[in-house]
Amino acid sequence: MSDDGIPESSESMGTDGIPYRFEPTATAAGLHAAHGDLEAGAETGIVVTLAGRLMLRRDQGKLFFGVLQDATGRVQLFAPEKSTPDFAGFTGLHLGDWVGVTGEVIVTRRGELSVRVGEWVRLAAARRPFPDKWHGISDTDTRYRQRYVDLWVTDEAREAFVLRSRALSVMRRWLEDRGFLEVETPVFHPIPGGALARPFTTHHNALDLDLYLRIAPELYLKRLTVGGMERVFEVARVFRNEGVSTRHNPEFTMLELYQAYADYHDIMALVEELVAHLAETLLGTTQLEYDGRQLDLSVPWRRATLTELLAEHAGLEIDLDTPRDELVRLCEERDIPVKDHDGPGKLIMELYEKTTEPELWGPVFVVDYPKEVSPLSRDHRDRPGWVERFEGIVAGRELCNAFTELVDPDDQRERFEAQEAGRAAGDDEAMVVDEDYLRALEYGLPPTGGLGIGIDRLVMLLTGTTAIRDVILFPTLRPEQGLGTPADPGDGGDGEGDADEGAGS
RNA sequence: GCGCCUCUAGCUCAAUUGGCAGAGCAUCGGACUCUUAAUCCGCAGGUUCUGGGUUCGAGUCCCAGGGGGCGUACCA
Repeated sequence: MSDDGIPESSESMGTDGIPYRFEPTATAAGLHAAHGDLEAGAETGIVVTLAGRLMLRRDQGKLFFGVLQDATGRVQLFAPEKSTPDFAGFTGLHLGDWVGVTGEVIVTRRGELSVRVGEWVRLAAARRPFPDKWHGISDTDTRYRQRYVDLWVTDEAREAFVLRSRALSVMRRWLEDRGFLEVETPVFHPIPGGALARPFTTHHNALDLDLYLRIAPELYLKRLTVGGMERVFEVARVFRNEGVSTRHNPEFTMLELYQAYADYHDIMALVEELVAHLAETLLGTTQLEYDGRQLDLSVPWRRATLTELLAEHAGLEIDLDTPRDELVRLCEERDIPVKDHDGPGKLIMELYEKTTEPELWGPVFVVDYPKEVSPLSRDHRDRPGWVERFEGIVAGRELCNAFTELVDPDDQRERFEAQEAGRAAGDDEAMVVDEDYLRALEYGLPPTGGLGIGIDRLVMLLTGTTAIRDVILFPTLRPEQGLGTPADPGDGGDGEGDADEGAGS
């Protein structure tokens, strides 16, 4: 390997003409940053090595212009016949081919920053033609299925995923700076818990055990708080067996965190500071425009109780002591179906979700929820029948759900049993009793504040996208027709054949 | 799940009331020493999503199925 990155030894060149490694010394964005102010016709004497895909080609006969795109952006390649090795081979490159180039940084007579091709090597052939160089891919389905193409031809897509990565990085740093420890808890749950949702099921052959993919990491994280990890968080992929939409993917990412000795007021402060910090760091401002509307994320966010908002937006002056008949009447007036076992708390929630939640834009913390619909939250210190729970509504969407955690094992058992009763009555999203979690609580959970933030929705906010599939690299889709499907992976024997060669090294 | 819309060349899109399936880009061949989605000439490229039906004749109309989008429901 020579200094300029072009392999010169046959040892490192494959028989197919493709080298085994390559070493770029510069990037497209780096060149523009370093040399963007040069005048037309400039020659720098600086030799750099770039790698990327050839995304545009302009063949002038004895002079060839190409546009090389790498992970950072695009830069022009300038290739005169008389100075370019194997000029015919170079001009024969296809759109989409990967190529490594070494040459001097220059500016053309027309003022375009370029690399004059000195040495070059093809790093991969694009056997399939790339999409229209101007229109790209318009079919969203193709974009999601062939993200490896989409990332090259749709700038906004690539930018959104770069921002997503940076957002997670900034978030982790911010939490670690505050003493939070990142942990990993099981994805396989023998008992689904921590949220109200339908789980996916799977099966472990050797243990002959039915398992659920987690719908939330909550109960495991609180076990860790019992275990003395005072501040923990997990960036958790969770799975819910529900429909897909512009706001829902069956697997999505939640940030959950638990802070010992904190209550939900502390968590509210944490959320608004974290989100404002992310916007400030990644976008340089807390004043966003989303879906054509303004959004001010600056601290502090408004705090209003659910009952206050019901009065404000729907004119409904109701509370848990409002006669049930009255609540039922209000629901029926609004075409909300009422079940026999629905208590006043459930009915108030239904009225809120129907009349008030769609009106909210935020950011606003909706504070204090009925105990009846909150099986893991601690009783409100002042309001009987209510719990210390809040949701953050931002850009009209639920961004987070948080509460002062329920710490009393006896109370928790009663809540679980109430959920079981609901399950018996036909609610297949209701929780089941988790005896081990109760045992953990019996060892003592200190006062704790907990939080779950939908990361995908947060990233949508930061990237200004309105479809969750635009922030998930490979969203859940039906398998493509006509590509062939693998043999049924289930029931594949007992695995003792040891035929797998994956996860090597 | 339900409702509405949609599917034509590798990509982006045309095709009159039902009347010979087309263009640009990409590919292939040719011209061109400062292009910027380069330009120009030429070749090739099709199960019009699938299967039925109506018709002398279907990309177009009807029925069923499939893929996708949007809305709605469940939900974060």
